[in-house]
Amino acid sequence: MGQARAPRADAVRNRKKILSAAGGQIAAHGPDVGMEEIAAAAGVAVGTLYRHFPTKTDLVAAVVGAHVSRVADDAEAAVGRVAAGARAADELTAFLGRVIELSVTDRAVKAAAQSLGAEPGDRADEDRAGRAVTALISAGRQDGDIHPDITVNDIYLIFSTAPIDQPEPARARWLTLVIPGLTTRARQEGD
Amino acid sequence: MGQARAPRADAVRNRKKILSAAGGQIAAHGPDVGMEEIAAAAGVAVGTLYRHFPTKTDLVAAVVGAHVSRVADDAEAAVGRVAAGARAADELTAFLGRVIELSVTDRAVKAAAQSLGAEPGDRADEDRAGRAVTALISAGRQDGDIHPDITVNDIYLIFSTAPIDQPEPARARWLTLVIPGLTTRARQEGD
DNA sequence: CATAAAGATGAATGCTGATTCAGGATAGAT
DNA sequence: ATCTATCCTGAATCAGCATTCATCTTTATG
Repeated sequence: MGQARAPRADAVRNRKKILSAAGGQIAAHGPDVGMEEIAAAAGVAVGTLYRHFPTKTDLVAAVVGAHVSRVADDAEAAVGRVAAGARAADELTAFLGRVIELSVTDRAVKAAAQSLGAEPGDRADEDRAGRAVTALISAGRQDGDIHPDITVNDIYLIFSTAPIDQPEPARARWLTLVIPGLTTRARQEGD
Repeated sequence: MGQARAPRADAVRNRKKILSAAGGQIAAHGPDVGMEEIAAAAGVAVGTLYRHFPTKTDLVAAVVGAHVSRVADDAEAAVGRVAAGARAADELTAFLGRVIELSVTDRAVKAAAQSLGAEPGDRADEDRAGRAVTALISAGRQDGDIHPDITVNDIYLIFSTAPIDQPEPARARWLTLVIPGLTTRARQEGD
């Protein structure tokens, strides 16, 4: 196969602007924003969107992918902290809280993800996140803090239900209500 | 105000057919089914839908309302059972499970409800359900089974996050993970 | 610079789906 | 049986949106 010609500088620039604008628009108005609006936000014409992403689904997938990548980074950082002595259960809880906030910022990323069904996506990032969370779980289990039968899938399950549409007091409360199911301890009065 | 003329018999009949068909279609294909499809399922022309419900939103709202009414009935039945000696915490848990299944059957009712924002709806049924759940909670608290700071809102919050799109093993698992946050006991090995 | 290839533009197209409304059918009162 | 207020029908209208494409620009190569 012949070496693919290097992309032009402006094309690279535009691709970034589009990705960023799409992220912003989807965050602000949900995955149903029009392509025209995304294009406008990116300071580009619709046609350009299509040059970079053959279809709207592809664009949304790219945005979701970026989000997944960010989550993976966060999870790996948490693992690093545990290696450095932090308590795994605490890191996991904090991670959950952060991911929720991230998802709120990137509002509707969840909806967007769902609107894609089980599309490909950069499987690599998903795996990266999965491995990190698994590490967190087994470390927590070792400490006796995390319920022995909890798996990554449970974490995914819980996450996929986070109330990102709810206003803030609710999201924190939700986390409080959900954590006991993952740990070995019942909720205390002070929670 | 003059007494409103009684509606014609066929109009009453059609309204029922429409409501039922709309429920079925929404359950089967989500709240995005076309009005034409609902009309077809009801054996009626589109125009008729509009005679009964000025807008699609109104129709969906009516369907959601019916669902809420059913949930309220279920909750009241649970309260009755508690009065007859059943353990409140168990009834509450079972109720949660049933509502999830109900929501799965009436699939996308949740999505439909969300697509309405905080629309009016038959406030009466909502209150009815609220009162029943409150009764269940305080009874459970009395028994010392339900965490003292749990409120109806917590129940709503949890519910609004039920993973009704997930296939069955997941829904049951979710319930298992979520219950400990409501009760005073940590999860046991056998859960 | 001159030129070709790559990229950008945005009006036009096509589709989907809600909503309307002029005309035809019915229920039910007299 | 007649009559009219209700109710129904469904083709037509309208609007929103993704996607296309003929045409114009810009980049980068020699």
